[in-house]
Amino acid sequence: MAAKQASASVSARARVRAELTDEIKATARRHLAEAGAAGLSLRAVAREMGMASSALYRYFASRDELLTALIVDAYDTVGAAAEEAARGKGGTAKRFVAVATAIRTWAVANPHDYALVYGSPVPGYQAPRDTVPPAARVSLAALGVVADGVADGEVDTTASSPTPGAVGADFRRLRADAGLDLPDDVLSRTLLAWTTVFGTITFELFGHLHTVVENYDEFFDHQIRRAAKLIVTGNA
Amino acid sequence: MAAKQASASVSARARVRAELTDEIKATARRHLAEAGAAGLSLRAVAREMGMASSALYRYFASRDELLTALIVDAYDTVGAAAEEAARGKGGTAKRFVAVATAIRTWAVANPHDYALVYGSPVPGYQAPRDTVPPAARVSLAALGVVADGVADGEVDTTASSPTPGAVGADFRRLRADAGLDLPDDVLSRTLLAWTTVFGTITFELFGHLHTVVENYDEFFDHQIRRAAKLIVTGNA
DNA sequence: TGTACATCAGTGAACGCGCGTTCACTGATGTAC
DNA sequence: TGTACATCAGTGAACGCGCGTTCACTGATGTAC
Repeated sequence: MAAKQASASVSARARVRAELTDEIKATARRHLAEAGAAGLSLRAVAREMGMASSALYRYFASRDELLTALIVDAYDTVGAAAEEAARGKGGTAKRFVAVATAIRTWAVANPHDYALVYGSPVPGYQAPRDTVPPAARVSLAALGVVADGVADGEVDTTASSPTPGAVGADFRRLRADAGLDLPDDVLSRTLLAWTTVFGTITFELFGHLHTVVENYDEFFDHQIRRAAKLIVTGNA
Repeated sequence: MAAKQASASVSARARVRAELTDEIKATARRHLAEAGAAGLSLRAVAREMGMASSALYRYFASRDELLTALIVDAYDTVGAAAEEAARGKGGTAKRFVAVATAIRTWAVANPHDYALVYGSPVPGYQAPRDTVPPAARVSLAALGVVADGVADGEVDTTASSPTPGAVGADFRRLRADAGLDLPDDVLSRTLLAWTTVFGTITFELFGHLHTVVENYDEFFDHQIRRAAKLIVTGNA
């Protein structure tokens, strides 16, 4: 019983700690929206939470560590959304479009998280290794969809243009790292589509389509459908 | 003679003023690299130039005005590079690749200028109207190349997929604004390629290809050639 | 050409503000016997 | 079960620093007659 009580109180304290940690991150995320990553201020977060700024150091060893936590959370959130979309039914193109749409939906709903991870690097901040696996999730979800299409024989694997040697070497390493069997030409097409996904979202969120596009949903959908078709058939 | 002397001295003073203005901008650009746009500090710039911080107010009315000048310069520099590349000889694909390569060359040489204009928006900064025309130059250079290819009959104008109504409306407005006759399908393909250009450069400069690509020059060239082919023929 | 005046560039002090991080501390909560 | 002790969360003052912007001022340069 003593042990049970003890562990119950430990987890009570741990639960409060976890809750406060989440609240700090939530508050910090809100501040990100107003001041950007460079302007994220521990003191401002503490002020809003009604506690001394020094108290935050019980939760995060430094400003950069808080920033890292926000980055990891952002990658994990969009990664989970992409993975779930990838699990959907349908052919390669449909599933790729679903992944891309899930990314954009997240980005539009959380533009500051998107800017945090896919925008300009934060000056003076060096991302630690912990951010690498969460960052990879979203890409692996998309590559997995295409790899399924290749395994099914749905994706055209005939090469329309030869892959230069240096690029081929990079692609070989990527195949090995991801553990996926994607021919050079398919990989090249996938990366073409992939950079279109992020290029289009970035253009939309960072204001480069202000004078051009009005209906962003339809525009994105149209463009990404073509990109997906390009992956599968080699033409858009 | 009096008039001549007067105007000579006016321009002497004006010349010094222009030189100092340039030096302030150059110093600020260097600071951008270390602190980012959000961290750009008038006091730091003044300190490095060995003058009182208040003196900068003779040249720029505020920090934001200095930032605007840097943004306009960045857009004008990359815009001029793109325009020059567009003037080169060759077919549509070759000229499009030249434009894209000119943009990347500028971006790699000036990553902080690239981040300033194509990265995350600066929090609290609202770009004034003056930035719009310089910003448009680079896109118009690329669209011009494609429009030439359409006029020549080199670019395939058959539509492979119907353009949804809302997207068609956006495209009509874009055609009118740019004064270029580009069919919907060609415009869609061009924007696909265009977002790939910036998506690929952004991925490279912001570190999203760290674990993937080693030879960035060849990778970019290969991908952009395919994107250019896509514009011209409809398949990559 | 010489002189009185106006314009302009640059100074330095000041206002009011914000920041990250450290440290000795208090008081509450949890642990071990 | 009760008590002595250890751990932990949170405080508030302090260090040393930086920022944008304003303002009254000095002295040099340019203008007009």
